[in-house]
Amino acid sequence: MSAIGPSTRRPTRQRSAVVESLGAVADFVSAQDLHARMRAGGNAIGLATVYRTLAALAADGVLDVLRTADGEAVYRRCSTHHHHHLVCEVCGRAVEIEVPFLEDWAETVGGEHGFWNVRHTVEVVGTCTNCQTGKP
Amino acid sequence: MSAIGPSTRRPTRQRSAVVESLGAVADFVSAQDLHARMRAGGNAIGLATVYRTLAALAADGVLDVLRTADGEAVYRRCSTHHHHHLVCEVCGRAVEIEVPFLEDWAETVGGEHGFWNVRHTVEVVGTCTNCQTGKP
DNA sequence: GCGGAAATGAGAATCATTGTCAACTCGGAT
DNA sequence: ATCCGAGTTGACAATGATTCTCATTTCCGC
Ligand SMILES: [Zn+2]
Ligand SMILES: [Zn+2]
Ligand SMILES: [Zn+2]
Ligand SMILES: [Zn+2]
Repeated sequence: MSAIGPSTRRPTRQRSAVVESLGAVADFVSAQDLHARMRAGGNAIGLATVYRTLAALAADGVLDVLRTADGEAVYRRCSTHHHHHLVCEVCGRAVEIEVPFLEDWAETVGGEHGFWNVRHTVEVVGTCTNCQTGKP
Repeated sequence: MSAIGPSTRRPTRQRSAVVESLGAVADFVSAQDLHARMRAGGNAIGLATVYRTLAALAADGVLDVLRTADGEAVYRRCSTHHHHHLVCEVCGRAVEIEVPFLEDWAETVGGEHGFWNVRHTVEVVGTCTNCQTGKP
């Protein structure tokens, strides 16, 4: 939650493998999914390690995290600057978007209500062009 | 997902009990939590029913749903008009807020990327005044 | 090289959520 | 009032993501 620095975090084979594997995926993947992909690609790594590593990377701000409708956490390597996502509900394709005015506004409205350390999440979801076809 | 109408939905003791119990809670509660409260209050109801009812009410737009950091779904009876929330990460206190400009913006940015049926979620989280005290 | 802290991994444990299915209840038609 | 069929319920089992445990291994500074 707070900005606790990664006081001690060692580079390991698994850690870089996770980062690299993430780079090979265009959209958001779950820990389970990534683990399966890595195993399939001959990359030996434990499931628990994938979970721990993804959580650590997300805590370090290297990854973006969001939750699917059924509560599953999904991760994606992202550009470093603060941004948000436009996600297709059908195929999961995601586009990075920005909401300039919101950044200040969130801070302001939080302050107005006496809140500190204000953060925000914004997700815009819909159906992308590719997924329009078979819809009544 | 799709806008399937509640073709047949019968009023039952349990359904109204859930709605009433929700009214007695100020902030967001999980299905588990609500079920426990109802049982404790001498209100006999099955856990599965609480889950089903909350999901149904949320689908009908009677409830607001959001997810805690660890992925648990929490519900709250809400005013009918579209709005968002400012939630305390520590105690869970929630305030309804509005983001007028965002509504149009979401629609617009979705359209620009070829997305249809665009919806959005916005959550602002922080630490409320009451929860500031014991913090370094 | 050594020692200890950090990291790993296999499996068990946790826990929210969903599925199952027989029994029950509501509402409309008879 | 009675009957019928679909919606609803609830106890319990099953699922599935995430976390925990702990013995073993790896990394880093000395
Ligand atoms: Zn799509
Ligand atoms: Zn932002
Ligand atoms: Zn608080
Ligand atoms: Zn809105």
